[in-house]
Amino acid sequence: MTARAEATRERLLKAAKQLVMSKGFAGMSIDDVLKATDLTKGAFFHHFKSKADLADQLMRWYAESDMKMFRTLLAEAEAAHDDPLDQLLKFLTDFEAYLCDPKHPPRGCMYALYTYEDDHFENTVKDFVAETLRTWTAMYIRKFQEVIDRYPPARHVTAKQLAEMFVAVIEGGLILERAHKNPGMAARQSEQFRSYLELLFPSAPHEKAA
Amino acid sequence: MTARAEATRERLLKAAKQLVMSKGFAGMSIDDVLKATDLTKGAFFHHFKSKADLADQLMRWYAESDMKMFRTLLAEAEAAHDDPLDQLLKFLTDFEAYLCDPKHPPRGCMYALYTYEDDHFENTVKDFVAETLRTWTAMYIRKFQEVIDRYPPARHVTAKQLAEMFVAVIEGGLILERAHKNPGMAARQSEQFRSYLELLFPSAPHEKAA
DNA sequence: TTTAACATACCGACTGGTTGGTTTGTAACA
DNA sequence: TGTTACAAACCAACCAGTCGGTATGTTAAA
Repeated sequence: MTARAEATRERLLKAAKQLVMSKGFAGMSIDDVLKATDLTKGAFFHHFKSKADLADQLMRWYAESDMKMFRTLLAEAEAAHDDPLDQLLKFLTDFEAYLCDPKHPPRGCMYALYTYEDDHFENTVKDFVAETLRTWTAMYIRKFQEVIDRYPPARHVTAKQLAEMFVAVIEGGLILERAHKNPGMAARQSEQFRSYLELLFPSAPHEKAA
Repeated sequence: MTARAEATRERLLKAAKQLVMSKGFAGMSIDDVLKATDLTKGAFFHHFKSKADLADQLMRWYAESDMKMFRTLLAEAEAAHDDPLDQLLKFLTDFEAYLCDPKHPPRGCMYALYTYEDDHFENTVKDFVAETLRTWTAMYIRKFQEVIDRYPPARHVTAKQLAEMFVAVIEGGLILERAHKNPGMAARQSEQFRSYLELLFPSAPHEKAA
């Protein structure tokens, strides 16, 4: 694949992402993508063998950049602090900043979107979404486990419960954000989640810093 | 409208609800609905003047039964306890039971679904969804305010923040439930939320009962 | 009480536009 | 010169929506 071809592919994916985010996958036609990119059927079917293939590649493309972002944020947080809870809290605040950054306005989560259009996707795609969410959750589980191991939580709670709650809170926040056209709602959910964490781990250093 | 006509209308709405929940609105064709109901175009367009009109009526129909359920659960909780926090906690556990009840398997939330298909709906529909979510949230705000007024929260928190977090947590839980085909994940989110509440309001009677 | 007049509730063939997808052609590059 | 990367015309299937028709009431005048 030449550089020019790769650029064309990205143009298609980028336009498709935007369209999918606002109309859903079934609601977006291939012609929509072509109109948005000034390309033609020939170009589209050169890069994707079908619309279902676009769904697949789009999700993988999205997940890749998404996971990269999370891994970067987490790596930065781990570099900045020794304490696992400090790392986690920095990760959360950094993520909140990302959520509020108007530079990333295609608001919403494509996993959620695919999940709500279930029937249109092949099992391979659905499994990939589930798998990606699992990987994402697993990342947090590890970190939460470190925190729990070091600090006794004020109530019994498992790392998995906290990890899943964080994912849920963000997904839900993004829905509210869209429904109310009110950017920042997802970030505010993350804040509340941090508040929960601080109550759960009162003996941790963040209290002393305050 | 005769009883028979009303029955037909409900058949159409019910089938549409199920189909929308699994394929999204754009992904569902009118023919899909007709196949599911063994009715014809004539019947459909007698009851709905267009597919957009179906979207509108379907959402209103859904919201009505949805709100009725919530109001009932809340009224029962208020009848069972005097203390606002006890009422809230009972409401949450009852709601969790509802979420886990296999009798309600069209899992997911239609507000979320519509929200992720934005562009296909008229503003009246989108506004209605936002308005319904606001009403829903307002119900919780009132209750949380009563709790906050009576018990000093362990951390500064507003009723609105808690109300929105609960909605977010449920919406997010439903997404996870769908993605992982794991019923009960939404209920588990509600449990975690309760755990947060119990940390926030440690002076409340639920601790003494335990 | 019959029956004519009308309304409601539904049927199903049909239409024009849109859909995802194919095929053929061509320009540029390797 | 062969292959890649795209263009453009094309197609069958499907889409939402229309329309002429029928069957089943309901009302009310004769």
